[in-house]
Amino acid sequence: MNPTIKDVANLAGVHPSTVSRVINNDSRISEKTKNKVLLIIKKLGYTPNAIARGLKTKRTNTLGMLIPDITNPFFAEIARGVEDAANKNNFNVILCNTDDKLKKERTYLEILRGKRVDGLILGTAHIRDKSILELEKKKFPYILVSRNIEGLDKNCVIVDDVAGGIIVTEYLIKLGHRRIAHITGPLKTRSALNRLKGYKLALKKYEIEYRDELAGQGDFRIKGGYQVMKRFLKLPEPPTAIFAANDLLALGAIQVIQKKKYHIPEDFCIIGFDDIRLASFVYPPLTTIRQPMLEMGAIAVKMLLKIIEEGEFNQRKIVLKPKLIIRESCKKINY
Amino acid sequence: MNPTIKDVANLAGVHPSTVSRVINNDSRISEKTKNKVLLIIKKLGYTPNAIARGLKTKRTNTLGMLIPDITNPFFAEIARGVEDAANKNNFNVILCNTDDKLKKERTYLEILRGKRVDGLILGTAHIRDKSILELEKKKFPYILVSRNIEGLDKNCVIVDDVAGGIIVTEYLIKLGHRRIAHITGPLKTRSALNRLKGYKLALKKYEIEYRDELAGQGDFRIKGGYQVMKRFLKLPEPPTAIFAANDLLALGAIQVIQKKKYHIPEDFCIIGFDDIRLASFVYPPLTTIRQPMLEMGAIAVKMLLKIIEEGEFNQRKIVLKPKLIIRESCKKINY
DNA sequence: TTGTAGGCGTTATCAG
DNA sequence: CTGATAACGCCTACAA
Repeated sequence: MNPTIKDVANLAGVHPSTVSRVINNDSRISEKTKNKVLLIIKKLGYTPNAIARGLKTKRTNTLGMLIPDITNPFFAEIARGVEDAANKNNFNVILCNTDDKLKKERTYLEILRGKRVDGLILGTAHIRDKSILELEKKKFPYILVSRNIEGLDKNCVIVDDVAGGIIVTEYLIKLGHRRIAHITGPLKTRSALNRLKGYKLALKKYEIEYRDELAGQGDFRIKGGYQVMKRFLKLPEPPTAIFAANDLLALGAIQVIQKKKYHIPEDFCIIGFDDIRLASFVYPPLTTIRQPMLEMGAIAVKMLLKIIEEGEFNQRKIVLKPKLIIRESCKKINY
Repeated sequence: MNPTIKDVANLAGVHPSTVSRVINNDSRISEKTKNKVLLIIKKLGYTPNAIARGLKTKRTNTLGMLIPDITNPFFAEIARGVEDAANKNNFNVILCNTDDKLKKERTYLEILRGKRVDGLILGTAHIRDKSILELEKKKFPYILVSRNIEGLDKNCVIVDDVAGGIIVTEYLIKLGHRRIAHITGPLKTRSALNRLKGYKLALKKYEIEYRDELAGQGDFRIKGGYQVMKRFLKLPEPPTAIFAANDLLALGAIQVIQKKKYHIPEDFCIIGFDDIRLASFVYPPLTTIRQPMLEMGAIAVKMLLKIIEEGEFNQRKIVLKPKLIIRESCKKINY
């Protein structure tokens, strides 16, 4: 059995409330009793019961974090950024993998609400209007990472996906490509939609016709990239370059290409998005758009704590700049 | 303010304890009042306060998980296995990155104890004798994953690292290699020590002398592999094959090798350990030892729950078989 | 089948 | 500077 504040009080010959005060560093308390109590605490190996404390104070110092899948290096980096920042501020984080399934998201939200987490980091896809609106109505602290919602210009930290899409596409165009394909993410996510939007805008700018058969919907995972690329290869006129909406999709595409004995960048050029750590280790090293994942996680927590601790419920929408990292998966094309 | 059990009781015209009973599915309760209460609960959007409940029941239905770094794909997979299994059993998990730092480990342990988690998944390095002994003494439920402790043959799930080391080394020997180097993990970890042990055993079996200059200590991360490999390359007689104690180390080694314009597997053969998902996407696709990470996480949780829910404090030591996955980073050597 | 009462371990408020 | 007391929201004998 764990010792309680009472045990400490008894042994120290003081009242429990006094012990509570030394634990919480109350100023008005004599050095003498303080030391006495501290000694007993150490001797007993006493640790305050955070559950009891939480019941009283209505704070748990824990955050909930919903992401699709911790196994996705993009979210693992974000999670690390989140956890580090939380830890530095005396918070813990509960990890929840939603697989972007609406039902799992809802269940987790319900459980976390029951556990009275102080705030939520949301990196999952479906969470939209309804759930967010509810959080808003209840004034429940939350921040979206790498996700934003149509018509909600606050409480989120993202990179400029449209700009990212433009940068990539424009880069490929300038290398001489005209048949540029795009493997999108799930089109229920805003980031996928925005990268697609950037892609289309760039095409338009250079007066290249957008073609439906050159845009295939993936799932932000290796498998999706594999499947979509397979379809591209079967086209009467396959693309010469592929813009994958994230690095994992790019890896899937690369896998098919190499399986069919084609070469990158000679036969196909390919660009990813995210710059996961392993992007530089695949073959060929992947040209991609860098997102500062660790930083995004840290910023999100900082904003969340502002809400929690200072009640500033409306945080700005933070939009970070994407950056093209040129490696070896693209080359100039010759006609 | 969240509604409480009292609010529900008042509106339903019953006593709080009755509400508590319907929440907890107490058998002896009339369908009628049950439905009445359920209706109000729904109407109010009432969620039981897990904190208050935990204070009373001394159960939190949350686990603590200590790992070095969620950004390491090996641990991300384990974490996913853990979280999935936990979730299926109505548990949540608090994520803690220790960076294998003793101090961080201690602090987390202390915090988690304060938060009264029901059990601990330990995948971090330092945790040894003292901390474990304390957990043992307090009968605090824990399971070690991918870590085991000298002289503690229980409560852990690992792969047979010695066997893994032997398999790798023997494979290289049979390909004709004689100068086989080993990039170890941090030698404070048992898994690193055991893989090294396997390496030495295999050398001995084939009467190849073990040479100190062909074994360098890494850190289980890319950087370590990079640094150690750099040293290997400067040797008067460099190795022809490298056994890296994990895939990340292998990636670091590959990076140096390619930077110096050498080729794999022509100039150097290389083998990793873990089979992280991206091992098949690096160039060349990495031959490695597969560890069933997801499964290990799931097994660990299963064992932990046995301890928590059935009090069977001493779980067996589970040793999984390692498996060599042959890809393209090795070839026969010709003299 | 339902109500009553007490307590889980803290902290906050009021006295002293 | 310290003690007493009540309350946080729920569960669980025990009583009815």
